[in-house]
Amino acid sequence: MEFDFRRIEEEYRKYWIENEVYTVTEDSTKPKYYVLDMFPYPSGAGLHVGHPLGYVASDIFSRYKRMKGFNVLHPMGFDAFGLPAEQYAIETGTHPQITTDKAIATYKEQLAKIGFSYDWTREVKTCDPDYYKWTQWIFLQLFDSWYNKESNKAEKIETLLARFEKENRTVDVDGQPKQWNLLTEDEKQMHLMHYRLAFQSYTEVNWCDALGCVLANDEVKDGKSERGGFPIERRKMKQWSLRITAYADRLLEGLETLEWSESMKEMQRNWIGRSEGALIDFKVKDREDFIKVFTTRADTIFGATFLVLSPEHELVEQLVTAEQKSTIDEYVAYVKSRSDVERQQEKKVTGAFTGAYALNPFNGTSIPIYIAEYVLAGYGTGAIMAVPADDERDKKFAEKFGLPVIEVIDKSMYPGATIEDKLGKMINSEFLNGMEVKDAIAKMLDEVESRNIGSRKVNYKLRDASFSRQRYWGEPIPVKYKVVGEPDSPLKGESDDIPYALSASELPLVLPEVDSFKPSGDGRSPLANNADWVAKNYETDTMPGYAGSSWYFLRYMDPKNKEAFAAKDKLDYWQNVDLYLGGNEHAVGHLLYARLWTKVLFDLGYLPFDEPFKKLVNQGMIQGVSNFLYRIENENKFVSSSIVDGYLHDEVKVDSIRTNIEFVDNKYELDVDAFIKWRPEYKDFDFERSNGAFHVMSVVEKMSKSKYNVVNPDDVIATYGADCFRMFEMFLGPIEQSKPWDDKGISGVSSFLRKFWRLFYSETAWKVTDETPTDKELKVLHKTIKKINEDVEKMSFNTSVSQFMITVNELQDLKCSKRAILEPLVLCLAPFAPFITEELWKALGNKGSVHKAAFPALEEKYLVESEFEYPVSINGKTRASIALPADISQEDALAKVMEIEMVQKWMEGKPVKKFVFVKGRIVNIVV
RNA sequence: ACCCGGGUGGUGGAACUGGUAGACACGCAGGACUUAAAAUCCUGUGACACUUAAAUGUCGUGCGGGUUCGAUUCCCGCCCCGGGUACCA
Repeated sequence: MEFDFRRIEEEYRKYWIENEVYTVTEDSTKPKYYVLDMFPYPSGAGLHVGHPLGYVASDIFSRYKRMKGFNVLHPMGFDAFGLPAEQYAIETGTHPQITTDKAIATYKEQLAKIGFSYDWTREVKTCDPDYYKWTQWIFLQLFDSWYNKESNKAEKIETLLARFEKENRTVDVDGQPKQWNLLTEDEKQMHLMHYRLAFQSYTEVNWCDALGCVLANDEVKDGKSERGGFPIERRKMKQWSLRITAYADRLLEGLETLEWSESMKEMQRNWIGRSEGALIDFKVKDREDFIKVFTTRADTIFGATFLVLSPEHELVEQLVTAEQKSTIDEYVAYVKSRSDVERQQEKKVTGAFTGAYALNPFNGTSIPIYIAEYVLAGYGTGAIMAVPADDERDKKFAEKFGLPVIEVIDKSMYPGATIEDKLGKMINSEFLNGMEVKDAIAKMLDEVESRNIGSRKVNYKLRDASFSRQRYWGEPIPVKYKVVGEPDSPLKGESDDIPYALSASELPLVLPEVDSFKPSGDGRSPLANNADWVAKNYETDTMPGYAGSSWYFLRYMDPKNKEAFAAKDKLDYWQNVDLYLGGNEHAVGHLLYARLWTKVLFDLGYLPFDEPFKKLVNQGMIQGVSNFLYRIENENKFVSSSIVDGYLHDEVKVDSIRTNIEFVDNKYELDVDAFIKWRPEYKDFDFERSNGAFHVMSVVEKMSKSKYNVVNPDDVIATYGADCFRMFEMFLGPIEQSKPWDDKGISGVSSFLRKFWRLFYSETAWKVTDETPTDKELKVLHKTIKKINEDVEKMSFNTSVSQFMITVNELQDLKCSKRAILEPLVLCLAPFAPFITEELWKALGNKGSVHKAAFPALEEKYLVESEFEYPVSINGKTRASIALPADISQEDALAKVMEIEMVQKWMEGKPVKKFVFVKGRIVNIVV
């Protein structure tokens, strides 16, 4: 009987749905396991073979865990708000909802074909009002909370209000001190904004004129928008932000508890960028001003020979002396003329002297004050004390401007230590002399504080996260403005309204219809085009893309709940995600925000855990293989790649023209007619072939529609079947590695599946027998069970597939078609190839789905070897081998080994100097 | 520049805690079956040397050193590739 995967796949897809095989409910008798894929943004292009790589891996793992007795939550949904659908809407007028629904339908159809075990009854879509009602609700919690540094957690804003009232605290209102109880309601609200976790403020944002939108820092690359590469300018706008900086330390500490790759943790650590140091005040000579600098190396202060301020520093204008004024103005103008890209690319040493001097707070030395663009306004205090002896950039600056260098650290006892290493003994540093750097730093921090010239300070690179988008296709921010119209409100700008949260009962605040999806143009979102919306004084900004994805893993636990984002008992049962699979491009965006939201909800008592994803695995990318034709430049001629070398000389220039990979077979031969049909402009070209064939050359690059190198899983499945597709994706290599899609190897997996099938069926009939298996056959089976167990646990799926191939080859050699061997094998293979195993499981006479059966138990007794074939080495080189009993003693082994003819030959009559015997491994004789 | 990965046959890749390097698969070559093709099956396949053959030897996991009876694995120095971050005081 033929292995008819088309019939089988169709039958069991239906069977699984009708019998709700993958529907999961809370079951307190079983341990839970939560396996999650990063949900996709459903793009109009559909899935290519790279997308399901992680999904296949997590599906195998989920199925395996289920068979091991776990109650597995394995859901899927869609990150459905976002820019591409909106861009498309702007261009075509099609409502993003329509585009999105269509794309989701395509995705679901494609996913179904691959045979995933998702519980689709738990599907979530972030653009669904029943879902984003709770995204909005969580926003209200953020708005209604502050971070209490004493308890080190978020608390309800009422606790802060109660404090202010009780203490009648004096607060700053427009630069004037004022007692809390004398403040107006509006002033109180304005002040609370400085504490709320979701807050509004005037911030410099990355304004992108082309997108009509503000972008988050991580959406900006090299001064251009990540999407589209449009220019970005800095602009002050009233924006919603999340106070993620309050959580910097906890986000950092939490990493220690997680099973994430070191590189992933490192990226988050770098992003948070914690550095411990001190703020130190330098008095300006002959003036009352102080310059505050941030330094991590207070110990080197005696080597500080100048200060450097950022050109934007507020004191620059006041400090500059009359004779230096023109120099400074010129330099500031120069810096302004340089784009961010230029500043990053060419790191020229530039700067200018202000003419002013500052006094070293420890010894009163007078040191010059410079400005330079290498000091950033946005980090620390925008001012540094420069120690050219112990900092590379300061050193270069000192060299260029002829400034003195005072050595303060003797590194002579640390050969090889670089200038960056915090190693050495202090010199020329008064009371620090002779101390180790580490001790000197600690001592100095104490001194700075006790002498009252500064304070300890922890600095972070992490900035608060912008939460406003001037976009249509996102969650409306559930806030209403009360028009107060006070002329001197602390929030100055085009509007002086005060935002008030909607009550939870008013949610969801449903995204209204608009006439145009274009931004209003004045910096507000398309919602400003809806008169009704504006009349109700609703916020016109919407939430950013990461809002819905920051908590979706919680909604899967209880997706239809109308009373809460998820019921407490369900949260208690499922807890956090045990295994999270996704691409590493979300290292600092999504993963950091999801951790933040989890911690806030935990602090407020809504969650029983404060880290969302215990274990994280990043699947690699599957790249595409693009194909190109060689074209002789300025001639209407293409040359087959196999003979192009003949043209590669100086007089002839060869160009490459991209072709769609559809027209190329797996021997890199181009279907010229199909190519010409696709690109008629080349129909009159000459195609120079070799031996009648026209070959193309190939390049590995990102798989993308625009590169015409996309392989659609639907096509692969139509040709080879879903089981084959799944196993081939795994067979390609380790899950975390990036690799090009190359379907040359797929025939190996395909023939494996047919070989497996033929253990059960001859050409005409069922051939499985009830004979008792031999020890040899049982050993093959249990060896397989053991290997699959080990491999799946460490997610080494490529080696699992190899093992299945080995097993089938061995059983074929043994001509084994015994039920006692094949039935457990079907179970082992079920997580990998869910269709064929379901069919064979039924054919073996079993009721119910194979995917609800238990994974076969390993019986070690079948694996015990009575003998081992030892390799015998002389002086470390393998020269012979000998079979010895497993329990042989070293002495007996030596005696046996010495009998071997080859051993005698290689020893050349020399005496045994040492005999190494590693049980079950190797024998080595040293002569 | 720094941080994290990685470098193994013609190709994708395998190798437990230091213990027979190259599993498994592709490709290639030869053979069987077939009118033929597909499918299937069998044999060989790291390089070099030697040999009629069986066999055998030398080299070989990016490069150079080291530790060890023994190194793809551990240590030191260097080269290259991929990813991330970047004038962060």
